[in-house]
Amino acid sequence: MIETDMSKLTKEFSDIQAELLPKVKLENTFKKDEIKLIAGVDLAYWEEHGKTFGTCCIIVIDYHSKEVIENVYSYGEITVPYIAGFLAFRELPLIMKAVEKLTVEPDLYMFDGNGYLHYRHMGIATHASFFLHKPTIGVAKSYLRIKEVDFQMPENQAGAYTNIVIDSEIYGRALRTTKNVKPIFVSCGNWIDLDTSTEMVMSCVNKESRLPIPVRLADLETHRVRKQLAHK
DNA sequence: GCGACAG
DNA sequence: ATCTTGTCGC
Repeated sequence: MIETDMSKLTKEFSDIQAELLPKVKLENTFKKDEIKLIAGVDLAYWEEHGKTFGTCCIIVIDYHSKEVIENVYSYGEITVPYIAGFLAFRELPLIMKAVEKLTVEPDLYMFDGNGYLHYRHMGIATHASFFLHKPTIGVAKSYLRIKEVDFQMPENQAGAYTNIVIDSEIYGRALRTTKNVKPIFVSCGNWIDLDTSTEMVMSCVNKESRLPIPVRLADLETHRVRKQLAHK
C-alpha cells in the first residue's frame, strides 16, 4: 500500500518534471554586469511529536560588496518524503513561503542541490526557477550519479573543474572552489549558462567555506533558526 | 533480492 | 537532511 502510494507519487512527479523540461533555457537571459543581488536558499529539518518540520532560510547578498542585504525564513510541517530526484516537491512549499517575505528582488538564486545535473534535468534549482521567474544555479555538496557515469576529479587548484558529460551532453561540472578541499557540483538551474554559473559561484567563495557565501550563510542560518523553533 | 540514493 | 567527539592539518 505504501508501496503503491510511492509509485503513484513518483509517476505524478516525473510527469510534472517532463512538462517543465521543454521550458528550460541554458542561456543567459540577463546581462552579467546587471547582477546586483544574489540569494542563497537552504533548509534544515527536525522531528517533533512524530512529525517532520523544516525551516527554509534565504540570504540575499550584494554581489559586489558581499554584504548581507536581507535574511528571511519560513517554517512548517514537511509532508512530502525525501525521494532522490524529487527534492523540489519536498522543499518548494517552504521555499516559496520564505520568498514571499523578501522585500528585495534577487537577480539570481543559488540552491543547495542540483539543477540540470539530474536524471530528467529537473533538479530543485531548475524546478524552482519556474516559480521564482529568475535565473537559478544548482550547487550540490555531493555527487548525484546518473546513468552510472562518475565524475572526473578536477586538479587540486582553486577554480579547476571537469565537465560531467553523459550521453555526449554536459550536465554540470565538478568544481574545486578551494585548494585542498573536495569539489562541489555546479549545474545550470535555468536562464543562465554553465560558464556564467561557474563564474558566479567562484565569485562568491571565500576562505571560510567551499560553498558560495549565500548558500553557506543560509545553511548556518537554518541551524540557528531551528534551535530557536524546535522543542517548543 | 540487492544496491543506489541531491537534501 | 540528522544523530555526534575528538582530532588531524593548514
